[in-house]
Amino acid sequence: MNIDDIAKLAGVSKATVSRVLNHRPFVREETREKVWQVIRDMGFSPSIIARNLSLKKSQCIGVILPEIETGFYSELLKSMDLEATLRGYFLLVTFSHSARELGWGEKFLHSGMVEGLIVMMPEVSEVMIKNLMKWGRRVVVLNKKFSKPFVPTLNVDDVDASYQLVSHLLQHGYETVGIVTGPKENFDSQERLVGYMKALLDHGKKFDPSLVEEGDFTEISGYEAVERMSGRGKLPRAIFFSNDAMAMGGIRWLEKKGIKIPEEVAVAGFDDVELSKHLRLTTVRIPIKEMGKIAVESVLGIREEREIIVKGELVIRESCGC
Amino acid sequence: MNIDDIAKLAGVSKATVSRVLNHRPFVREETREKVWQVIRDMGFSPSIIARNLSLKKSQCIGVILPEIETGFYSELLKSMDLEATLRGYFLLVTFSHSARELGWGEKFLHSGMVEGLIVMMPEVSEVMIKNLMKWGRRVVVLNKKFSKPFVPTLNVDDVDASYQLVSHLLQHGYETVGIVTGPKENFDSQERLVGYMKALLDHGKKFDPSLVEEGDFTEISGYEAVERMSGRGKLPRAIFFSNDAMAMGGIRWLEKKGIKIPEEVAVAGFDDVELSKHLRLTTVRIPIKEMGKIAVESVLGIREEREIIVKGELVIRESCGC
DNA sequence: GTGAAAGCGCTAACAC
DNA sequence: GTGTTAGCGCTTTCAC
Repeated sequence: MNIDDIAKLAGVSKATVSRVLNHRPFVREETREKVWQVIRDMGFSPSIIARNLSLKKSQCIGVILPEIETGFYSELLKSMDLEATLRGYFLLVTFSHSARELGWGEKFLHSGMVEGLIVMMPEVSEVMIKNLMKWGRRVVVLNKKFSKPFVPTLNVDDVDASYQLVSHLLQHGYETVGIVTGPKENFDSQERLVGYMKALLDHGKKFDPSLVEEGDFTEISGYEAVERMSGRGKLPRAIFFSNDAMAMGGIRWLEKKGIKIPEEVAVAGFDDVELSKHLRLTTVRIPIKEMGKIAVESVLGIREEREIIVKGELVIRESCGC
Repeated sequence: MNIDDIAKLAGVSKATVSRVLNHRPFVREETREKVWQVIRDMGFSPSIIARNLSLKKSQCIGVILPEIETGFYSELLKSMDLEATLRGYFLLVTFSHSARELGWGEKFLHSGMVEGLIVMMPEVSEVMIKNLMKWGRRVVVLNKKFSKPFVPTLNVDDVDASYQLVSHLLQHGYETVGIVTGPKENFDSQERLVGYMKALLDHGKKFDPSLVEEGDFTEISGYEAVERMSGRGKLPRAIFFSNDAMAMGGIRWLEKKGIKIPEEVAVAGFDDVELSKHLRLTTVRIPIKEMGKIAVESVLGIREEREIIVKGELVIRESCGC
């Protein structure tokens, strides 16, 4: 069953059926109604493939996902899906491994299967991106900073986000603010530490190494970090955990010791995961929904900026007592 | 640049170019070489869209992802990507929300954008699936059991997997084996508990409720569960945690108390996440790679079975002392 | 071996 | 308003 069959059954030409299908004007109301009737009766749905060939588009956006998954990228993918679907686009997804091994660039970009490509691979190199760009399609890179802006990128300002959060704590008047960092070698962790130090500096506090503990982003490590901090003397008046999971571990330890939050120790996290709302945890939210939307808009050429940086958003709840 | 241009440049007809592109026989070797030469020189890549229209296929498999993501589905998606790519297919991905709200069934299935659909939504209903099936494309449902097999499904045998694991511990001679379950209302958790009880029964042990603790699949909950277990008396000789995260929490607690693993308490988990290897944790692996492969084969009609059930795989490491 | 020509199912000028 | 027709870029049958 194709557009010709419908045309015959409705007693019109296929041009008219096409007009009706695409809600174009210049069709008499009664003709339109008759055509719809036949379309409904026949349960007809036009072939997207033929339509795409005719229009020379694919309605597909390619997405390359990183090999290792933290949940962050699933969320991002979800918000991209929402935006893409709203705009009538499909998401063609693959993982970086397949992308590299199996000539994704050639297969997808050059052959016209996708109109643009969103790349989410922290380990991507400038050369790889340039290789992908040579097919003449739009490419957008997420969560990766290059020294020169040769391709549109979209990043989160981690330094600013942790600066906002720690400043908030300091402005509230807390004398001592400790930090539980992620692994030393982790880039995000480093940026969050920088934001913390910058905030201290700007508020006339001096950096106290005894208020810094290293964790590994797991719940347990937050638990143990606070325990160590406490073992070294008095706990700081407020603790900034470099992610929510560690904050949760920290809260468990504090609660177990009967230490009141936020009356005795204020607590803040980073990420705003689902659970944080229930725990009333003050934290910073990465605007994932916004990022997905921006990525899609950017790959579709609706946005033109070279380097897009989104700010984290302070989420103030009871755990910081502010 | 299209197939006609290449044909002209190579001084042949487009039929010949098509034969060369598709590695068909009946082309003189020197003609073939000349055509390839032009294709390479021009950096030509045929339009997949046109090819698909001509062949009446789309080379796309649709995948519906669940709204909530546990990491399991990302892994599954990754293995499906691998298999699909190997078979020359693309994965068109969307999330259940978009799928429902925006008429995915009609848009994707009926319009011919995808040749089949893999559905991963734990909350999917029989009616929804039947609705999707009416477009005449193959549909495969993962991780969902229906009372009647009206659609091909692919599931993990959780009961069997935990049975295997607990049997292994019992066969090793451990007198008492405790369990830390997931949330009571969780279906997977229930199945794992059933496997545990079945193993006890088959090995002539009686079920001791004091050796059962409930967790919530988080690391901390495993930690606390063992603590509670210990508070109630002597710890069992071996503990089966219903997932690896809880096992890790349990291990942290035991190590902190200086209890030797596996000499004093043997430990086993479930899932075989990345970290488990490093911790030398005995566990059960869900064959995600195999599942992804099967799902793709099934949706492409390479497999015909109605109900596919895959078995978990015992991964024996040092933590169980066997 | 190779080429001409007829589709695949749709869109969009252009004519009426 | 509606129909005719020429593509979109490829595959494939059938002559030669």
